[in-house]
Amino acid sequence: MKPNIPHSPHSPHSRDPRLDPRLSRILTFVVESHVSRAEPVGSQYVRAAYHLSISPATIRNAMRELEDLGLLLHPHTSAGRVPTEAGYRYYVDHLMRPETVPIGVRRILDEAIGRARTQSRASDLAPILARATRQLAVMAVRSREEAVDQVNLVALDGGHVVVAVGARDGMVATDTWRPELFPCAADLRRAESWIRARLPAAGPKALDALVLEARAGAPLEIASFIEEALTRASRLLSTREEPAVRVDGADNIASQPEFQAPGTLRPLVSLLANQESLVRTLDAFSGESVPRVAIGREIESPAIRACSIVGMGVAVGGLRGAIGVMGPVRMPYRRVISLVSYVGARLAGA
Amino acid sequence: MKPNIPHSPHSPHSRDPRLDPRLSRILTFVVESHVSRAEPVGSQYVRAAYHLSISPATIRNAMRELEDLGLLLHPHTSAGRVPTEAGYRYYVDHLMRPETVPIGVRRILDEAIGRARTQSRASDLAPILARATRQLAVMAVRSREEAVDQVNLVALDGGHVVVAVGARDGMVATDTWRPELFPCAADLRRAESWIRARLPAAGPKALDALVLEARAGAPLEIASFIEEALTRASRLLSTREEPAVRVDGADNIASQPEFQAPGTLRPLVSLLANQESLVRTLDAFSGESVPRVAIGREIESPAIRACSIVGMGVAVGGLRGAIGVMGPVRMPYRRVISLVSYVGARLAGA
DNA sequence: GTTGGCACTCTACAGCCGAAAGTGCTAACG
DNA sequence: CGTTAGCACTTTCGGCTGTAGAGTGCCAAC
Repeated sequence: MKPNIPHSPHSPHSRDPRLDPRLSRILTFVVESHVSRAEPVGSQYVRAAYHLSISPATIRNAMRELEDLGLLLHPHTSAGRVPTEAGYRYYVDHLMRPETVPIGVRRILDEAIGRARTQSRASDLAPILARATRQLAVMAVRSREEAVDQVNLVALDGGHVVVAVGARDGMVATDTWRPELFPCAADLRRAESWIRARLPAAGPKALDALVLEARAGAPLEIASFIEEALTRASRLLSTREEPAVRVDGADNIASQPEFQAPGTLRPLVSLLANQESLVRTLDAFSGESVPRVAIGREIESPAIRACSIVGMGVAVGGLRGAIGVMGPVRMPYRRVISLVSYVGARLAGA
Repeated sequence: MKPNIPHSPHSPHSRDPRLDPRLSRILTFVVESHVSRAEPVGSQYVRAAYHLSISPATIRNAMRELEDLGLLLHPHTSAGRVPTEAGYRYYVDHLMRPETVPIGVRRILDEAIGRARTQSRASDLAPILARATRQLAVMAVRSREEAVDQVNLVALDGGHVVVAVGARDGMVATDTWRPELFPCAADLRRAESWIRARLPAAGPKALDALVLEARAGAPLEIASFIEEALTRASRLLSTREEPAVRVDGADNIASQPEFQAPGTLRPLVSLLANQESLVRTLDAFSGESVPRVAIGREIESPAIRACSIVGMGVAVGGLRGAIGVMGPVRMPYRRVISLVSYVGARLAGA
């Protein structure tokens, strides 16, 4: 009976036929009412809340059409309507008008962004963003995976050696260790030269290849030393390096009604404790230069299909990463998107 | 009616009058039954589970005495008994006999500890400990605040400078930056010598004092460079540096029955998201050389009074910190304590 | 100190009822 | 064809009741 339109939840800007203005208005009202009230919205309520001159019955007819299109849902016979994920998707793509960030909030954000910039402590933005959006905010930054520009080996007092890796964009990372056989100054220089001679060809991951080459072809007395140095250099640059991640605002969403039912908080707890998977989820957004919205099941991680994420990539100093705001699917997308967009633009821009 | 003994929950080894053997046995049984079953334990159950030859009525009499002493509690008339926090305290202090870590587990732990040692990645122990105890495990390490042994300044290609700080115990930390005015090789050596000449007197915090001295008394052309180097060196060693913290096993305790009631998980979520407070809580244990148990309200943090923590201080390589295992008050203290003790001893010992 | 017996108390669960909410449908209207 | 009014219908939710089950408290006796 219900002519379900083919909905493709994974393509954000699917080319569904546009709704006519009448249905658009009703869908907008239902979505926004439900976002703020957290309850199914009925025809009477919509009429009263938006001072409509049409009768509840008319609204019901429109709602029914939207339900047939898969954009609204009926929890049960005598409840109001609730947007489906497709409904939110349509709202985000076609109905929602961007919101401008209020000047007061903007000032707070600007100040925090300035501080993050100068101190290279981008992760401090998570709490700010969490407070502004009243959702869960995540900020993950990792070293840029750039072409290697230079490698230095330096001896310190006390038998330690520093390996410093410079990337083409100016970022420098160092690691220190104490080799079993401390190389003499000449050997140290030989090792450095050996590496440098082969470096121009070396892309970021090619350091690993160099390790093998060293094992095979480097002068015997310094081979294992070179190997150790390269392994550490590679680890410094590799993506596998744990990114600095900061999460804040978990209370904000834990107190939402969707997380009151027993058991619904569990996935969130797992996510928070296992920050690796959180970072992996957020990584999917790091390529975006403008906020992308993942609604419910559009999120890869199956653990949190009751949530939505608004995220985008950022770059601060020598670091790259992503910011994301997470909350229940019933999320104030207008506000969140505008805030993420604002912060993201400021972090990416000059 | 009930002659409540004065209970002092904050003094772990309070000198309560010892229980006679009969009551001791019953209390032990009740505690251990309740830990494993997560339900109030009745007289019948105790009798059957431990093959006692005494009758349920006798057990009830003993239970009643324990209740009068404040060690057991009645949820309601027709439920079994549950240990109070004082009851767990007495159990931990006087009744519980230490458990030896099974050889299989010990092997796994030894291997993980070895890896953590050599790679200075102590935080990787948290997942292991979480799996072994089936609770939430936290590991927080921060740089040791040690006497400074040496400071090196090294130029890299590309205008960068490395400052390496060595502590007396062998730990080395480095930082890199790109000074506005890149010093020539001679100036770099002069700066290094200037610092070294004043170092023997420098305690850990005295580096900050040296900064002031540099501003006032160092040769003009290298003063600001020295200042920057010392500031960074000081930051490397300072306790204010954010400790590396790793949490794992949140699922273990989130799935416990005490966290099924709606709302009970909320404090845990806040705690996990706000890791600073977790670290602060754990810090209280970093002075202990042997596991200390904090039961329920004995924990400072009011957010988690439904939990217990077993924690102790550790030292790995150049780092110091604490390990802690957290779970509901109804926790298998025997097993947890033995595991924390084992790992802690291995990390502290040679 | 221990035991058996028995009345007592309290919880948990299932079933039932009425109120409230909001729809679907139908027939009528401009 | 979109809109409207009216009304029957469905379903949830809270409160109430009754019953089964668990485990105790107490008493008298050993």
